[in-house]
Amino acid sequence: MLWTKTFIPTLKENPQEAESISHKLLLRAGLVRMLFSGAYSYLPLGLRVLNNIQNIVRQEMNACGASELLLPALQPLEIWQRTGRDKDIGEVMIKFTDRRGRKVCLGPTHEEIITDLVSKHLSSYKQLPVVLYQIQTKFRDEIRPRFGLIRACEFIMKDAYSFDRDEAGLDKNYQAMYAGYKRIFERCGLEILTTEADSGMMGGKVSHEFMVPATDGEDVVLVCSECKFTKTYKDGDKEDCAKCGKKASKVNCIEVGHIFKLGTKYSAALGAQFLDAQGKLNPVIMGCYGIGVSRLMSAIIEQNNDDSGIIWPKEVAPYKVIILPLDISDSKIMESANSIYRELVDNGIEVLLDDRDERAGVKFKDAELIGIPAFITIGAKTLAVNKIELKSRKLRQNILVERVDLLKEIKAIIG
RNA sequence: CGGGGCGUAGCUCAGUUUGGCUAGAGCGCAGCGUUCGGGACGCUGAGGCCGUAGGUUCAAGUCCUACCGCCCCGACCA
Repeated sequence: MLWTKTFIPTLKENPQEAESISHKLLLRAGLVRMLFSGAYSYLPLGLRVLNNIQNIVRQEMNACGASELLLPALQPLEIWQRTGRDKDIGEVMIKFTDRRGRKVCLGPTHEEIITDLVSKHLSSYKQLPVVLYQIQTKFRDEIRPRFGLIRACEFIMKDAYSFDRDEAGLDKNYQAMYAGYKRIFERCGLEILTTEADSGMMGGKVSHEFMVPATDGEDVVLVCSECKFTKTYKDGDKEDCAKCGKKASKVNCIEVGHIFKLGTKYSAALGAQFLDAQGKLNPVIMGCYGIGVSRLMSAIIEQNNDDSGIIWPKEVAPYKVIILPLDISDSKIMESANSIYRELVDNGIEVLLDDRDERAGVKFKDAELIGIPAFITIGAKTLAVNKIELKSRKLRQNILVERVDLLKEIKAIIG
């Protein structure tokens, strides 16, 4: 992609509307723009990151044996009344009346919808287990949207649901998801803490949260100094370890994932039952597994930045390489830039060519701000010695390489 | 919803305390020239319903009232 052909509105200064690090960098690097508090447009660069995150999520969900589907965001309120959750969720649910007078809401989550769907096609234990997931926009009229994408009223979530014939099956799926989640966050370049957590309005008895330690995180996790046991911190809880009683320390975190053993809360309420081998009718046993996909983008930025901007982990980077021709009026420089560009494209490497008529400093600053993992700088200096200058955004190290070795050296940086 | 902060050019801000004549700067943008490996320099220029609506006053960006919007703290959550 050529810089002049896409839309990357970078900002030199921190916008007044942002306070947290990820919010500032999201705006400065031209990844998103706010429409109103809690609703954001994803610009080309931001969407590329989002797509990369979604691809990782898809690969790992598929590896867990889950199948992707897509449920409606538009939902009849009636289905929520059947589980009583219209009351639990209350004002957070965005509700309105359609032209037929039907009460409708925009889905804040999808347990009711998926359970209703599955209940209509479930009759035998032979159909179980089954795990379904989707990546979809959720709508929540949050009391206070915050920190840009971290708490938005419209956000993208991956939600998965497991259906089992017994507790043992649920345990197995739960463990598989737990492991899958760890791989997802690792591939996203994140250090995470996992904690035992309250199930809240989701119901069920067991739940775990996946927390990204970050100074701007709105949650607090207690980490035991001795046994490393972790627990979501709630006001009033003692500040020592629930397991060994030793002193625990507080760590600010962003919650990026939460998995629940739901049991039969939804299947019982919505009649999702099956006949077991003895011919007995049982409610299906469920689990649900969420990841805040758009929130993940913020969390990744929170953990991967420096004074100059974002440092994208390689798998989520919007482009893997940026080529910086320092003088676009110099035909030799542009020839070199274009030939490298073509070679990278031909090798399937996502590359951005900064073909703007800007001074070197501007290009360096923007390249660092938007956080592309590998820079190739092309100027008269390097051309004269017949070498290519390659820089790692993360290590902030320049190396001069032979043109024939370029591809190999780039792969060493971007994996 | 309660508490705090903010709202002036595309962006970041000064000016509001103590009302006064034609509303400013830097960056960005357009043109010309000089530059050209770390956000260059000079000159010229375009760009404002000072968040909105009322009010006070001879006079309001500045004072008063209401409303709107954004940010931060609290209840909520991926």
